Amino acid sequence: MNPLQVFRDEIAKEIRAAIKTDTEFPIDEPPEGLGDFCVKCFQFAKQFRRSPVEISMDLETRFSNNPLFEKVEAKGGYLNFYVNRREMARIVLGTVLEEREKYGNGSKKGRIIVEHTSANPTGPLHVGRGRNPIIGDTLARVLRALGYEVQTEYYVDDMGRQLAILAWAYKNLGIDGEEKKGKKEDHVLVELYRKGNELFENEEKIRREIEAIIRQIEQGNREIIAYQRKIAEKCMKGIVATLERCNIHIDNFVYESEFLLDGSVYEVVERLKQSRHAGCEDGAYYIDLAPFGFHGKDSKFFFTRGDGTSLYTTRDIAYHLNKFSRCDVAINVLGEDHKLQAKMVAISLQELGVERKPEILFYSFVSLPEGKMSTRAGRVVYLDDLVEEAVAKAKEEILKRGRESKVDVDKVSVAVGIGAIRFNIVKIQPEKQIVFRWEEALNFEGNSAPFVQYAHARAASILRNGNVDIRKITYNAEHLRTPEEDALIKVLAKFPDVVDTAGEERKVYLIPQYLHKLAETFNTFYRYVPVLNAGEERETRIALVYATKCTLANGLQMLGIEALEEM
RNA sequence: GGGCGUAUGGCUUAGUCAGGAUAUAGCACUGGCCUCCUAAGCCAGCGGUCGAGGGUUCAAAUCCCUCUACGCCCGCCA
Repeated sequence: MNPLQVFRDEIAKEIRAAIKTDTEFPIDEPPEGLGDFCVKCFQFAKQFRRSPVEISMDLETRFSNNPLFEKVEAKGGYLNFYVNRREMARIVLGTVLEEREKYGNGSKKGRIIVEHTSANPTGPLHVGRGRNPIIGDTLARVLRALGYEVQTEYYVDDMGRQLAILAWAYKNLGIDGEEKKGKKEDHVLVELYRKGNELFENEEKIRREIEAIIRQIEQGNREIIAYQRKIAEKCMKGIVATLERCNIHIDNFVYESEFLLDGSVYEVVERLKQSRHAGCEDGAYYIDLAPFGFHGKDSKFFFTRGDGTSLYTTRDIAYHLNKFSRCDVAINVLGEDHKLQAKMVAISLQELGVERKPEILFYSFVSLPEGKMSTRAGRVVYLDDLVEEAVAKAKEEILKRGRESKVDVDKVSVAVGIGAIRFNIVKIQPEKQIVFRWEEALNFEGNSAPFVQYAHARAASILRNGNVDIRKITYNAEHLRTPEEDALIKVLAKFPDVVDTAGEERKVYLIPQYLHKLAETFNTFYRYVPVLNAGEERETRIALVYATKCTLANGLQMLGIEALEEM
């Protein structure tokens, strides 16, 4: 249940009755100190040809004896609602204590596939595209919390030139036994990939050799495709290990070659040829994009080569048709470099008479102060290295505080390190560009995961010290007397709204933002309001602490960050 | 040349789609708080012509137009 909805429903009901309308109007939150909800009467002024001030004063009288509100006040055309604190507290504590780890969850229906990461299997994941798995996984978690059946999916490109180069290098260059020692598969392979690339660029003979392999792949040579896939899977082992370490689980891996091998790409090709916007140039087929508003260089989308073989985007279309058969909503998390390609997929689907479109969440790259990351140039920060650094830094912080005798150092440092990375990445809107700086990535204060985890640990600590049996928590709203308690109740009440918006509008950054606010509010409460040493308020304050702990834990769960009992 | 995106205090950032009351936080900086449930914390202070210029409106960070800077893309690559 959503506690705020109780109040909003009441406001909406009364106002609709008063102004005799069925139309929806927004119920907002006023600036600090002006109440809990507000309705802007300007919007009604035109319709009734009366001043907003008059309207608001009229409406004010309608709420004069409403038990849900302490005070309803017309002010300069706004109608401000001050909720009844006791009522709010009763509803919030009642709801959270009943729903516990389900507080904030929903009961939405539908199958959603979130495709994310889908990085080329030619080396380790790096921070440049590191937002992809984190945003994707977080969105999947939020949507699951809302009740959807969610599958996460990684589309593995096992047909590209990059992998062909790697596979060639693997077969022909071999691996130095010494170098391999103790290294993850993806890190071993990326060295081969780099060497292969160098040869591909500089040695004519080798380039021709690899290009011949690529042609064979495109023509559907099963033996070679199987080999490519084997190499891709080798690399995927390393990538998956990195993801799992970050609490990111992928449900399905779909290999691009499958759509060539099962013939579905060629069905797509045949159907696209029938489009009235299809054309042919030297045997290569394309869709003319001019009717769709494209000008200049990119006004043709080629979906076959001159020799009739398919292209990456064509196979992506086949993949989407397949995906649509398995879900109601398909969400793809993609780098901003895929915008044009995604548009071409969308147009092609339309040309195929498919009504559906994938929903796309684009993110901008994480770059380094010295520029864009590049695997080939070796100018990268690998996600594995970032994780290692973060965990090491977390450990350092634990030792600095002398907590090593009280906590499981390894467990806590992993939870804090991984959490810090995830939180820092997901808290920023995906379309904003990020410049990677170690000191920011490893910041454990303020708006960060450790801040939230710390608040959770403090709440846990109170319950532990008080020997609280969480199955028998009771409360009495009359015992809430401090402004710190009121503030906490109010923030707790907002959680279901936040989760709903984060999921439905695909704005995952709302969750960390909210958790920071909740943790901060709790910390202030913690500082000024004694719990275990309180008198008759003790039970109710314990309930409030527990409700906060549940909410923090629920939010952290959605971020894939561990809620620690101690740190 | 064309397309898409971004621009808010020294740095990072919310609010922009659905215009409205004092523009949200964090970092940094200054000052204060551990005889009391974990100081990865709390309190106070400092700091903003919301990229520039026009327009619409009773009201613009938010809508419209023009421009600038930065990022990404524009291959019968992936």
